[in-house]
Amino acid sequence: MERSSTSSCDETNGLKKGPWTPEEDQKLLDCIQKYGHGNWKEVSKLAGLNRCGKSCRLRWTNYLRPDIKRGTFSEEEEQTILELHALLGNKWSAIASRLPGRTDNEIKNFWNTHLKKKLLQKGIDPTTHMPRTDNLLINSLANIPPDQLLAAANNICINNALACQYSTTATELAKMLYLGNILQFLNTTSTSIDQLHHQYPSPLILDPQLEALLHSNSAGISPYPPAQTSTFPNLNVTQTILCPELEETSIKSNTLTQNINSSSQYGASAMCNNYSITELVSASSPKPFVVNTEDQTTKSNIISPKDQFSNSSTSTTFDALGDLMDDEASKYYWKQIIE
DNA sequence: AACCTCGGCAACCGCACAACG
DNA sequence: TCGTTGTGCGGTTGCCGAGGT
Repeated sequence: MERSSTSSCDETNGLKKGPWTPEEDQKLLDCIQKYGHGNWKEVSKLAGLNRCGKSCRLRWTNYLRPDIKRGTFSEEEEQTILELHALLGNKWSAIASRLPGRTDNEIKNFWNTHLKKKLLQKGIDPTTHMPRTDNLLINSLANIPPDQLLAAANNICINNALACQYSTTATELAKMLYLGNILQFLNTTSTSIDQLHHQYPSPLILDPQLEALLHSNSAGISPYPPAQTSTFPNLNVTQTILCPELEETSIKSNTLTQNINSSSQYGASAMCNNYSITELVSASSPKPFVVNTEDQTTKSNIISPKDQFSNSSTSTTFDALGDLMDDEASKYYWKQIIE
């Protein structure tokens, strides 16, 4: 391990660096058992080790300490790390203090080699613990055929937005933000719903909530015209997108809103205030969605997204998308903020 | 068998801060 | 008050083994 160093702990002082041998470990252990470890420079001297005190301290705290728990991290530990990281960030020592037997170095390594990747794979930003809205994510959406993307949005809408009316959780909000990503992307593609209906033999039946979402921009800001014919005349578009509890949540916690706003290109506060997603759709996007409402007479007509996906050659894409919606870290992050 | 690539992890680096003379 | 020393901490490096070619 060749490194230029200006610290007092280097080979120019004739001190050894690099991996520790079992003999050195034993010397250090014996010395600490005999004298304790108040002064590491002294420990190194007393142990007869040609190492700097700092090196001895690191070896002890990261490896030789008797209470160190080695081996793979349990599910509980992993969850704890995720939770604490969402709250504390890269405060490894603070996180380690909550995990008996684990060192900050070990946790840091585990984070960098496993958890970080895991979050990224699930579309979660490991820094913010928020659903990602970066280019990579948008690019990944670009690989999904528009009709299936719409079906995915439909899926989220059916499973979450409706439930959201009765019981709002932060996870659902996160999902809605992701739905926003999908809708944003759909809106920026050149394919209209009508075109999709012609292009694909199996008609895509939209959840009324999603339909409302797609037309919610008629409220003012958006250039999109209102739906020509609505099967749900009593559906007040601006009141059905997100639930009142969501607004209440945002009022209760400024932090929540701030976090959302700071980490997402879509203003969640706007969503909460108006129960609409006007900010989700690019104002420069000229292509309106035209929804075929003929088959939407009853809720029972809605094709289960899973059924839709099961006929798809790219169903795994949507399996992954579904997984993405269920990220535990994301759940916890929001839960923590709200609490 | 030899070589290459990659991921995991131990150890080091460098900065910040506190204690002390 | 200032300089020195020790310690804590987060970031980074590079060794090493496993797996692939």
